[in-house]
Amino acid sequence: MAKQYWLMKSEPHVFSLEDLKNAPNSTTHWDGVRNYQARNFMRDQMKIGDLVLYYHSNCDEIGVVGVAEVCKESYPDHTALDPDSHYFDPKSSQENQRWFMVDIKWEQAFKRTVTLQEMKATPELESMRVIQRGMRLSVQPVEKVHFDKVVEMGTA
DNA sequence: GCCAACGTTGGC
DNA sequence: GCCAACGTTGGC
Repeated sequence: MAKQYWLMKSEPHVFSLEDLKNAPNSTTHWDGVRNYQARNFMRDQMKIGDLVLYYHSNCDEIGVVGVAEVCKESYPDHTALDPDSHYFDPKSSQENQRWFMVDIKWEQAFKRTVTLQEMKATPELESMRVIQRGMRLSVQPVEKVHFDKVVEMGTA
């Protein structure tokens, strides 16, 4: 299958791109997703080698800050089974796993943040999901042309 | 901190 | 299966 492109949101005060870079092997498991659409993308479609726009939300400088790569395909999100976890879901169980995650690896940090504002103002990105009003999905597919454009803006 | 938009839950 | 109530997301 051809390489696919994604956008994943993270609150930088929880886990920033910098945190990803500094993690062991610059890799982390993307736990805590509790939305079915986002889960389905991770569980059913994400493949090793797919590239991810890393997006910072809920912060001073909102936007895409760099790129990560999918390095492990989906497997159960263990935090759903941990009663002490913020992400615990009593309806998930060992036998009937409800939530899944992938691993991603740091790939590059942009020279500068490609802000949401800027993306909204870029005609080529007009149909990008992330800039649509009320778009809350934290894992979403991105078209290659949009991916390339955002990378170009961030690295120019 | 506010609040609009959205997703989920649960009573009926 | 509808829909009101509630909780969450996330830009501002």
